[in-house]
Amino acid sequence: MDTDTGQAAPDGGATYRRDCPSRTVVESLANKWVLYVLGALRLHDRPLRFSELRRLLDGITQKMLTQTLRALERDGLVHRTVYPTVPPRVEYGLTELGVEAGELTSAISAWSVEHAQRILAARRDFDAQAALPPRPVR
Amino acid sequence: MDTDTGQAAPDGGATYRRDCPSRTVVESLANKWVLYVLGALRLHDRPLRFSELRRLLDGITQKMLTQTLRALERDGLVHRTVYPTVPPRVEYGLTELGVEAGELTSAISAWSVEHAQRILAARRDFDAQAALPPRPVR
DNA sequence: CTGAATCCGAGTAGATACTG
DNA sequence: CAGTATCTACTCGGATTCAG
Repeated sequence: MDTDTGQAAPDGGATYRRDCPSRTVVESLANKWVLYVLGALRLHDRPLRFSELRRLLDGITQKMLTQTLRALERDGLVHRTVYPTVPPRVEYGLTELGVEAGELTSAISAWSVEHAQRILAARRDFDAQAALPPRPVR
Repeated sequence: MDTDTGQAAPDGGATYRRDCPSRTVVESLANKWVLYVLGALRLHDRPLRFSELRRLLDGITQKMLTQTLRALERDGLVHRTVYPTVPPRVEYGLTELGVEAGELTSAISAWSVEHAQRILAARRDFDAQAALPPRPVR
């Protein structure tokens, strides 16, 4: 991945250089909870409360949700709004950038759903092949 | 993420259920090395040798490359061709499914490159804000 | 050249308890 | 409600070594 960021690859862009800044962006996106959070926010198309997200994202711990939301906020993909009521009410919404990112990650999710059965089948085949022949005699 | 896989969410698809099979697919894609490998194969648009990939993916260890390729092969996204020459020659190419997945992951990469500077700036701002006010008096 | 196998440290995720 | 703070368990990833 070469960029226009002053770290362009010397080979014309064919390699993925370790020190390319965009790598840090890719790698912050390459995270399941990030995908799910962006997906949930985009799907509902409105800011969601912390507890709503936690309920929506089956299996996430509050720690991971906090951590994921902080990272997204830091990257400018999510904005955090605190309503100083009691009890506290905090909403998370997508920024402009976050909407864009959410479209990409949603595409991944949608594709995964669409092809899940085929991929699951491929895994079964692969595992069956690997399990059977310690060396198929002749 | 609800699916047509027999694990549809009971709430009409608004939640991301823990036991949805598509989750395992999303989560195999949500991996930086997977993104890079798919990206490299798609970018070059031809099967690549193990050593080519290793050179292209700056910073990847042989272990992670092997592991990533195995996982992709298992999922049916990459096919592995061994030429029984000496020394061995092994090529990895995208399957039909892999090409599709590669288009999605490439979109992520391209977007990341495109917006890297903006996101990096957002991070600097966020970190500066976090560092400064232990509590802004008044 | 293309791996497999090991060892090991660092970082990550989960569970739990506590706070404004 | 929306977190923070620990503590632990564990997995991941890197380095190294060996083999077909």
